[in-house]
Formats: sequence, structure tokens, C-alpha cells
Amino acid sequence: MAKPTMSDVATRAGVDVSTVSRALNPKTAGMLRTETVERVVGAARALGYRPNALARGLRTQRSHTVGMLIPDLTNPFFPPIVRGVEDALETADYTLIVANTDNDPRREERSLQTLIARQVDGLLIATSHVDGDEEEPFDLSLPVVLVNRRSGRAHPSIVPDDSQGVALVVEHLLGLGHRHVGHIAGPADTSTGRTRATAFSEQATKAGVFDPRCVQTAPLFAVEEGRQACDELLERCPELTAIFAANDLLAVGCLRAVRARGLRVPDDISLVGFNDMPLVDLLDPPLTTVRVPQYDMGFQAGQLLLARLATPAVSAAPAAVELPGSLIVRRSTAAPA
Amino acid sequence: MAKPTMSDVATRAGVDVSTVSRALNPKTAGMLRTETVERVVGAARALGYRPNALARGLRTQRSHTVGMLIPDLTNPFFPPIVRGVEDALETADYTLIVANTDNDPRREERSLQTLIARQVDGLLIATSHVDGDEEEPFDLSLPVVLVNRRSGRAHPSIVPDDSQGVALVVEHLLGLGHRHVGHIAGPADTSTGRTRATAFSEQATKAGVFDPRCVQTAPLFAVEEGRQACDELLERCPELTAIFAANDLLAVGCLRAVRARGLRVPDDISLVGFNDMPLVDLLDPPLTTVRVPQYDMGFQAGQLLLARLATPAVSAAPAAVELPGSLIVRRSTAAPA
DNA sequence: CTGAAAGCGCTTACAG
DNA sequence: CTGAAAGCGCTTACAG
Repeated sequence: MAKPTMSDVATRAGVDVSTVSRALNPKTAGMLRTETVERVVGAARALGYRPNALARGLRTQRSHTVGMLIPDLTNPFFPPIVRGVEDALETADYTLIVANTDNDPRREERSLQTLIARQVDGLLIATSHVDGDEEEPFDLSLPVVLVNRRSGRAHPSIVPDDSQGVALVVEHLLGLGHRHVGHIAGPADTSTGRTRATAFSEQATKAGVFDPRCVQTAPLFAVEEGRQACDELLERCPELTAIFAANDLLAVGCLRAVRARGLRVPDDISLVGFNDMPLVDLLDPPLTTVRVPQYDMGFQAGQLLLARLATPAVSAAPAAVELPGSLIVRRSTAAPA
Repeated sequence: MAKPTMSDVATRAGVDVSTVSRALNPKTAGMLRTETVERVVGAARALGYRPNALARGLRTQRSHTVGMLIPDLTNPFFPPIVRGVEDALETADYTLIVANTDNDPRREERSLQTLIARQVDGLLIATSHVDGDEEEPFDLSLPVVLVNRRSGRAHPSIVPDDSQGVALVVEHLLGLGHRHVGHIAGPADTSTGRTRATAFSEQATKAGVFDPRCVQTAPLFAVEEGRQACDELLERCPELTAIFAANDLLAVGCLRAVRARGLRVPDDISLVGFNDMPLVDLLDPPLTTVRVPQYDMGFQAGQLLLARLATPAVSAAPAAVELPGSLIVRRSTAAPA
């Protein structure tokens, strides 16, 4: 037999398919005689019966599936988050479908349509695209949880506490004696980029070390963009002794730009990243950075979504949970010469 | 209206739902009058109708979904492969569901059951667990393609050409003048680990530089395991001037072990990895390694699976496609002192 | 060219 | 405690 169905099991056990359904569902097995349940379970096992989740989903109007939108799996920042989400969902037997959007609105829209067609019960959004101005594109009467992205509207979100992380960085650099600190900001259409840039300017201003000229925005969170931005920054602000990059990829690019100018890290320029990506501890020099609890973010986001899925009465005000980071001091920072 | 169905569209367009189905399917729209098609399409758009993939899948017995088993998304080796698979599947509107198994047979079995329950049309297996001895666990009348894992049985596979990659390494090291080359082998229950170890011993033997004592097997493809294995290797074979690690993670661990002994790379020990993981070009020193075409492997695996899905007549003998790697020479290798 | 009917594999009121 | 029926949203022979 190719794929035994419930009715095959029913035939073999000599009962109705509704009885099979009840026997195989822990929630309803109680209404049956133990003997019946045993007979059905035995028949199911003998046939190698596997429930059809599609059929069940169609009938119950719940696919037990959740969709997740991320920019790019290939960006090392995301895998730990996705893993956290999966591990959280697994506890409730939900399946995750992740879609890469490359932060392309067209792809994002397509992915969203695909997920909706697949009847996902909820959505996790980790794309960094900011859509505050446009009409809210995710008003699809589906529970949504934002990850690593601030809520413009009515969705709860799990984000790193960027402001706290930036404070750690500024404090560290000031403590080392730096007075000229530049910033490679992340893309302006990115909540993460903006939040970190804002936090930096506020805190650096408060500390009296802020020079608005010494901030350069990278158009993408990527190595090459970081290199270019940093190159321009160094050109414009040769007095800098320290640079805070809005993420590790940018910092790596910055490292290259610094070297290309014949300068050394940390001797001439101290460098700080953000995220603590895998392997940045093995760079030359090992990168000082802010560790973001990626896995935890994913796990908590998954749990939050599960909670919303369980309680249709979504009365709770959409919260923005901020998870604190920690400064990992390595050898890319030192006192200024 | 919460979620318009085909019958809502039918009502609005004043036709039967079967007509809606035909009008919305490019393959069958031709049998309808253009005017009818237009009316239906208009109604569908007006209502914001989205087809229900679950219902369609139940009816057509094709979920248009593919499952993929990988050990751990958090291992940087896999994201590019997964991305390649997704990009290939996307061209045919297939959705990918990936499951992490941590190489735990129990998890693997659970994931497999989940995927089957979700009615995946095919399966990509990238878990490294070797199951040659056990009964073939993937004999599930489903098209299967193996990725980065050699076929023990009847499934086609896309793998890196390890033997060719190892040849590149041995040649490079010999060319530099090394005569004492050790090997940190990958887990023995891993086809990748075994293949590379075998290739190394054969080729090193042929070159007259093989010492069977100077091979240490790591129980896991991980940094810490690499460190330990390398430490034992160095203890046993102090004469080594070069070490080939079966993958980059192991090489990174090896780097640590070498340093812990007060030795330098490449001055005292040359080190070569395998895979060219992201960021290993930024290590200290940048790692010489073999680049494996991960994305391409994924993409080709996806295409192969698609082909098998399209042609039920799976007559073609299961092929093992070997994709060649390339040696990326960086600064972790040098002539022996 | 289009409609009516059956059915994919389940679950769940409704009876008894 | 269990069966029979209806229906989830589609597709697809079968008629006409």
C-alpha cells in the first residue's frame, strides 16, 4: 500500500474512520474504550499510518505552520535567530517556513503571498526594511511578531536593546581615553541602523565627543559597503582614533579600509562592531563587539507567537521586548596613541 | 470578509467554482471565453482572493513542498547550500521546509515524520550521519537527493569532489617543501570525514609523506573537537610541519591548539582547512583552504530534485555529481622552517 | 465553453 | 462509547 490513510486503518481495525480519528488524537482518545484505542493504534502501527497534515489543516483551519521572513540566510546574523525560533516552535509541534527576501520589496511581497497561500497561522518578520511611511503591509489579520525590527505599528517585537549596547561601546571607548570617535552607521531605511546611529549621537554628544561630520552611513549592512563608508570617513575625519561600526560586517569592511591606508588596528584606530558574529573572535585582531542574544531573540519571538496563536483574544498591548547585549572586549580596541 | 474562497469569487463573478478554478489556472484558462476569464480574474482581484495551497495540495496529491534535513543551520557551511536549494526551487514555485537534526538520529527520525506528515513531494538530505550499516531509512518512495553526502544506496547525490580537493592540498603542501604532514580527520561516521581521510592517506602515501600515526580523528566537526584532536596530534607527532584539517572549524580549533603550545602559524606549522567558510579569510592568519561550491551544490541539488519530481519515470541511474573545489591559498601556509 | 458532482483525508457536531 | 454525515477549499473527469 502506497500511503495508508485513516480509512485504511479504520478498515483494518474494523471501526469507522471517525473512531480512528478519535483514537489517534490524545485529546479525544479518552472518549473511547481502551480496547478500541489499542486496536486502532495497533492497526495504524501495522500499516505504518502517518497522518496527513494537509488534510487536517484544511479541516481544522489551522496549518500548524508559521512563516518567517528574513533578508538572507547567508548573513551569519540570522541562522541563530532562526534556530531559536524553530526550537521554540518545535515544543508546540509547529513547522517553520522561512523565506529570504534580500530586502527586496518585490521578493518580500511574493514570499508573503506564498506563505499566505500555504495558510501559515502566524508570521515572524525579521526583514530590516522599514515601512513606517507606506501603508502597513502586514495588516493581514494574522498574528505577527517582529524580530530584530522595531514595531512601527501594532505588532509586538523582540529586539536587541541597541541603546544599551551602544552605551556599553561609548563607555568603553571613553574609558580608554578616546576623544575622537566616528561612526559607520547602518542603512537609514533600517530600524537597527537608525536606532544605533541615534543612540550613538545622543550618547557621544552627552559625553562631549560627538562630531556630526564624523558619521558615515553605509547603504547596506555588508563588508564592501563598510569598507567604502569607512574610507570616506577616514578621509573626512583624519583625527579619529576610534570607530564604532553599526555591525560586525561593517566593522570588517572598516578594518580593510583602515589597513588600506596603512593604519593599524588598534594601534592607530580602535574598532568596535556589533552583533558578535561567529568567527569575529578569530579575526586579526579579534574584534571588540557587542554580543546580541540572537538565539534568545529567536526563541522568545517563537514563544511570543505561539502565545498569540494559543490565545485568540490578543488583548495584550503589543510589547517591544528589548534584550540586553553585552560588550565583548577583544583586541581591536586600545587606548589612543 | 475574512478570507475569500473560490466560491466567494464564483458568486461574485456569477459562475461555478469549477469555472473559477479553470480561469485562475493558466493551464486551463484557455478553455474558457476570454470574457469569462476576465470577469473571474476581476472578481478575484476585487475580493483579494488567495488560493489555498493546502486544499489544492490535498486534491492534487502534490503539496508543491520539499523537505530538507540538515544538521544545523548555525553551522556556516549550510546556509549557502540552503540558499541555493531555495533559489532553485523557487523557479518552479516549490516551497522548502528545512529541519535541523543536530545529527541526532532521534531528531532526524522526528523531522522526517514531520515532513512526511506535511506531504512533502521530495526530500533533500544533507545530514552527515552515515547509515550504511543500518537498514536504509529513506526508502520512502519519495524522490530523494543527497547533498554533501555520498549515496550509500539508490539516491543521486551532489557532493564536493573531496578527492580532487585533497589533491590540491597535498600538492600545495608538498610544493612548499613539507615532508611531515598530519591530518585532523572528520568524524568517522561521516562520509565527508571518511572520504577526505582516505584521499589524504592515499595521496600522502603515494607522495611518500604518509605516517599513519599522524592522523587524529575528531569526533565532531567543531572547533573544540579540532583543538583537542590537534593537541593530541602535536603531542604524538612533534615533527609535523604541516597539518591538513578536514574542515575549517577543525582548522580553527587546530590553530588554537598550535598557539597554546607556543607555536606559530605558519612559521612553525602550516595549516590548511576545507570549505572556505565565511570570514576565514579574515582570520589571523587568513586560512588557506579548499573552497567548496556550496551555493552551487544546493542549487544543483534543487534542480535535480525538481527534475525527478517532474519525471515520475525515474529511470536515470542515480548519479553522484562531484563538484570540483578550488584551493584558496592564504597566509596560514608557508615553506617549513 | 461551462456546470454539477465527486472526492482528496481528515475532524466534529449530531445521533443513538 | 461509536457511527454516519457534513464539510474544509480545491480540481477534474463527465456531461451537455
